[in-house]
Amino acid sequence: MSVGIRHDDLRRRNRAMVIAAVRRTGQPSRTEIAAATGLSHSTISAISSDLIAEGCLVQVKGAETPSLKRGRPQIALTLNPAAGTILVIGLSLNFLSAALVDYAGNVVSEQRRKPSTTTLPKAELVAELVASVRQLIAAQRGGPRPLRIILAIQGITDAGARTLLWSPITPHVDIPFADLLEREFAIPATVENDCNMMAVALRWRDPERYRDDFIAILLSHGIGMGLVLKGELFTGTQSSGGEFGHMTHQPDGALCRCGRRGCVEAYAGNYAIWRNARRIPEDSEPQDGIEEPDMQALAARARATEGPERDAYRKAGTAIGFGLGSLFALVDPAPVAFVGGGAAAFDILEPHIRAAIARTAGGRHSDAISFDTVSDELPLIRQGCTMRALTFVDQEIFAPGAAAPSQVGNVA
Amino acid sequence: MSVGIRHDDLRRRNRAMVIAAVRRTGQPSRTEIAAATGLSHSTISAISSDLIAEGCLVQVKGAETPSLKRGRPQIALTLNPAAGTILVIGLSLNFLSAALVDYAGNVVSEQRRKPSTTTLPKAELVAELVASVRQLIAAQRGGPRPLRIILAIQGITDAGARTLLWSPITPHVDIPFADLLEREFAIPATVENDCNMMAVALRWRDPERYRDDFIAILLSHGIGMGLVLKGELFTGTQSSGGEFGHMTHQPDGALCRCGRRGCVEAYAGNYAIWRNARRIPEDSEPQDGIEEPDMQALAARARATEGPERDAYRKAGTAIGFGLGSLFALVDPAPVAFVGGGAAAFDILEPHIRAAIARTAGGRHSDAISFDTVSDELPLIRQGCTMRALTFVDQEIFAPGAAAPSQVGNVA
DNA sequence: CTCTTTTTTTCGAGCTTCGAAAAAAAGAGT
DNA sequence: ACTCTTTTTTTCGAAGCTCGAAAAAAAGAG
Repeated sequence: MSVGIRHDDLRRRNRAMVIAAVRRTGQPSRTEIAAATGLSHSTISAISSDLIAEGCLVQVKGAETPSLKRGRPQIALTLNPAAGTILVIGLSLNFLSAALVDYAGNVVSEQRRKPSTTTLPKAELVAELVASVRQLIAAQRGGPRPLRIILAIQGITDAGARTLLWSPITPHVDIPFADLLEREFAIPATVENDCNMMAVALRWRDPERYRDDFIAILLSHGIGMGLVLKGELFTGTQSSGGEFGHMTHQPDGALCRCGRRGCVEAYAGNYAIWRNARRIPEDSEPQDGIEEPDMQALAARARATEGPERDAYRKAGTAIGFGLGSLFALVDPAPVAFVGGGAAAFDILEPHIRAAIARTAGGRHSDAISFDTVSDELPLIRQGCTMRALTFVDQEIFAPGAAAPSQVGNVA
Repeated sequence: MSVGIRHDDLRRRNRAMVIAAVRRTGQPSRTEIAAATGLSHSTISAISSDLIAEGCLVQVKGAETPSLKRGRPQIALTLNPAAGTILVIGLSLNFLSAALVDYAGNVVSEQRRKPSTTTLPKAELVAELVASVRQLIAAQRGGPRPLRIILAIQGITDAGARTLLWSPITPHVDIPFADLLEREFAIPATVENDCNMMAVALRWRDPERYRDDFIAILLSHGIGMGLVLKGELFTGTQSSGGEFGHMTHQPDGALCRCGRRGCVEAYAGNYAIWRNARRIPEDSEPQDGIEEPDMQALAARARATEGPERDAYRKAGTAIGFGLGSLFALVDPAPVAFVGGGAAAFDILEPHIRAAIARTAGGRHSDAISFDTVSDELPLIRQGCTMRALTFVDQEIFAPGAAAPSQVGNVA
């Protein structure tokens, strides 16, 4: 059961609230923080002076604006970049990127590698990650130890964000990345689903549009989803969940990369569009290594003329639309951001998506559903990871309490 | 944004925690409450003596057990039945039940009516409810004013639980029941989806089995669902949500009562099973007024011999299974309770449900999914409503704070 | 009748937040 | 150059809450 609130939790939560307000706003004054949190000026003054003393926040000196208003000028507070660093790793098909990021979210240094994720043995895949991290740590020459490692992977992780349960980029299953990295570096680590991180990033990028309820859908070789409901990232009960691409569109239909039949992805993933456009039978094995230019050529032909390419995009849009319809039956319609290479062909997909949604129960308010596209997913994933890991640091290092399972001591 | 915690919130939340512990446990001692909440004995002592003084709790005098243990005997605390009453209303097809329930959850008096919900004009439907409530209030002859009205209806309500947006039991839409009842009686009211209340009740009835993640599915004329995820009742962002019955099973498939095609309900609702068993075309209008004995006869024939009845149940089970598979792709597998008349035929459905799930992505752990059946939904709905309304009273009357939008003053 | 055990209450200490007042730091006006 | 006004920030005392330790209460055991 949910447990009673003790007195010391109170300060902890309010400290976290203040840090969150600074992270969201950028350079707020104490007065602005008080307004945002609803706490009194005295409380904010006390908490922020503590946080400054601990090195979490710093006062911005150079008031670049000549303060048009009368009265004592506001002192802007901001996150102290030197308060700590984190390691952000992205692992996708045959591509590994790792970055050292400071407490304010700026990239300090970066690493890229191209391991063959599909063929490497499990141990060597892990070794690639470890080597990448080791180089980043070595490069900063005796700087402070990073406070956290975050790894985003295409695939399903467990609910605790510790293990990669299944991924299309490697044949191996149940890789306990978090434990492995923690054992190697003694730094708290988590493994996150890439699409969930896309959703987190959208919220930071455009909080007006993506606030409480929205959907991020990755259109790529496969189909992924990140879902935010009621202001919270939605995850499964045992896994990262939200496997939109593997909802069933056609019972016993086209063969999916997951081995089942009729999944949305088996119609809307790049390999599925390719398969349909080439008139390859729907039950034939999904093909790897379809490059982005191939897909662009396909889209161009679909735009130009009637034919199998256009049919393929129609089937893809229909599958996405029916999938969204079923999703909307459960959670109600919400704004959707289509991310990734497939978003470049969104103009072809959209009418079919909308037509399909209109034929489902979710279509009650189908005209009100807004779509948006973001072409490149990698920066989005990187940003989402960064913000998520920094939020962990905010809570566990600078507002520690019973709920913080951190192995790292307080910085103060 | 989420707002900072003020000092007075602290007592409010801990009071709510104590009341919740008593409501869950029944007759706990102060020591047991301290253990359950994690708060100190001193705090529990202070809070519970306040709550006793306010009339919320009472000490149980007659220690029926002769206390086998040594030491000062524990004093059991329990909810004071006289602390207040609530009104619980259930409205289903051509049937209206209303009950006056005391603060401990005991039914004080009851009312049943049989209005023709499908044909009554909107105003007269509301008038039936009002008359029912009026009689219950009159019957208690000057007793205290009920503290809350809760209404459970088959259909979709808004997220604020104030308006019935759509229901299969009446042609009218957007009936603001909560506002209408509040205007009439000046008692806070809410409108809830019946299946959500079933889920709430299951949690109270069997907290071992139905704790953090589970699904309640109503198999009746239509198909409904109540979903609990991570210990919270899951609702849509704009409506009561969880419209499992209207996820798409077969694009452009059988005609559903909602007017769309291919919904799970269009295969698994009583009318759909009937339609298929009678070999009536799938695109023909859903039929009303199929009685429970008719369905039992159908099930009996399906059990006895191969034929259209057995096919109909196979189609129903398959639709439910694929629906669950898509649901599990989003939220991960969880225990399922099948409720209502259709649960009596669960023995026929189960193999087809399991076979379909195994063909979906949700089937990863399909063997671990436990099913259970509850035949009668009405007591479940009643109990769920009761507990939900009483929980509101706990929070708003006896632990009031900024978050409580109650119009009723403190009882103390 | 006294001793032991367990539960409950009491009491002072230590936090935290809040409101009011004071202090600080600027621009506006003469 | 000086004072007045405005706004932000800090300081300080009051009030409230939870906690731990100790005391009080209420039973059974011997």
